[in-house]
Amino acid sequence: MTDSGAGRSAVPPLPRQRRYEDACAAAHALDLVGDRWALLVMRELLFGPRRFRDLRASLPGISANILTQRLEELQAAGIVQRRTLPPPASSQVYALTEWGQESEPIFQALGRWAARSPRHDPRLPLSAASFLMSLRTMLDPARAAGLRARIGFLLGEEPYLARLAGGRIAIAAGSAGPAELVLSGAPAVLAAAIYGGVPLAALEGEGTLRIEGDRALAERFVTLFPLPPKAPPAAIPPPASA
Amino acid sequence: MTDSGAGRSAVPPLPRQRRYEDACAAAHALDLVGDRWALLVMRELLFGPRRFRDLRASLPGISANILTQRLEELQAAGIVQRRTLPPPASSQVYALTEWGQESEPIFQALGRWAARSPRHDPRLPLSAASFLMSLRTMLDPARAAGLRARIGFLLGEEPYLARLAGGRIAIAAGSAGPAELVLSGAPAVLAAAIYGGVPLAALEGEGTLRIEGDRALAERFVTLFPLPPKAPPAAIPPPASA
DNA sequence: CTGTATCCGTGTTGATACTG
DNA sequence: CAGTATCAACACGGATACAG
Repeated sequence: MTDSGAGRSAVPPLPRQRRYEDACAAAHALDLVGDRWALLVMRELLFGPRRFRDLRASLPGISANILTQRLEELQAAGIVQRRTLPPPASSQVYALTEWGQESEPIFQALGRWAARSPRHDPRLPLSAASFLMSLRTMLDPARAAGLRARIGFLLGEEPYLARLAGGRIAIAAGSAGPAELVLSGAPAVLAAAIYGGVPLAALEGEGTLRIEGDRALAERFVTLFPLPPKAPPAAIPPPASA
Repeated sequence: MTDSGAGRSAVPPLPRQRRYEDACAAAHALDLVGDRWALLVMRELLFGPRRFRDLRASLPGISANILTQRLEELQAAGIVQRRTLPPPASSQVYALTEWGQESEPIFQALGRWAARSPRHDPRLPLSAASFLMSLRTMLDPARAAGLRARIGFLLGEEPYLARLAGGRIAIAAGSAGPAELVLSGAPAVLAAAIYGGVPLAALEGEGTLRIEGDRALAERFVTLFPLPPKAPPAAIPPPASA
């Protein structure tokens, strides 16, 4: 017989790992990547492989054991794979599988929606991957229409190259080829210019941002990513509890 | 600061509610709706307000206290609002706010991605909202091109109406106006026909599905929602652990 | 009848220290 | 530097008792 029903304290034969029992594909997605930190780990891998320590550094507050656990689970699910770099380095890196890479629209949907949150605080730390993903997400095709440009970013140590064309933006790691403009600084500083409306000159004056090349292009670039209006804070704040 | 030595068990000065400290909007989204069950509660509200007991019934495994907690948090965030129905019923219902309703692309992105999961089991229970959302998500515009039809669904007790036109599908609660076809049955049965490839005749024979109206339309309808190919199970299964 | 609050068992999360 | 082990705290889930 099935044990179900009576047994309540003696028999835990189904250690069902706290998953939803739901055929809905979205629910299944949460079974796969709904654990704390899982999606943020994936986010950090969207622009290329990363080492364990890079992931730790980009994810403020994650602890080593949790990161290990998430990476194992993501590997078991076929979302992440571990690779060993060639002998000179021979270090391990984690990379998204092809399917894992296809999770990008999830981040765009989440980001586009949460950008309207009244509680969103854009002044918190920001990783390079988050910043670059935000560009892909928030670019306004209308404002970028007719603009064709190559813009380099130096985020900490890592170079990236964005190509604007046809109202769209493509971003890849590395600095392949020449760029009309190169912006250097911490992701949070770039974000302050693009989303916070802080004048480029102010950031440059502080020495936190460096602009090389076409300054006019820089001024236009930071206007291409408009934020949506905030949603109303809370229609009816709950009485007086939590 | 250095926590060294001193017992901090007495002081909970940082009730940081286990949130990410990250300016990334996607991370903020997870702060808002990343708790267990939160997104599934929202999913159940996507097609209209629901009562507490409806939510409980549609969410297999959620307990009452957790549902209460999630509903409060979602209200506090401005995603859900509680309404009181007019006197005859005067019961409370929960509904998405306008901003909450805009979360729909999140479910589509999650669902579209997870549909490729090797582990996805489509034979689990399925709520009406999940089923209807899957239609919106998986409709193939090319296959639906040139098809103009009104199709009613009777899922349990609740009527819904889908309008196909221009390669798109619109679905709303209720049964406004006439339909060429009405399909009645449990969401899981409809899903078996559309995604499981089970012949309509077989389901009708079992008495689990009822087809009224244009049978040829029904046969075509179930072919409009192709599933994507599965992703490879796991490139390199981890050594020998779980 | 609808929804909320409390107790408690259990598993997961997260911080620290430790090993390869 | 990568990853594991140990342990404390908390979140979840179940049952039940309580409030509107």
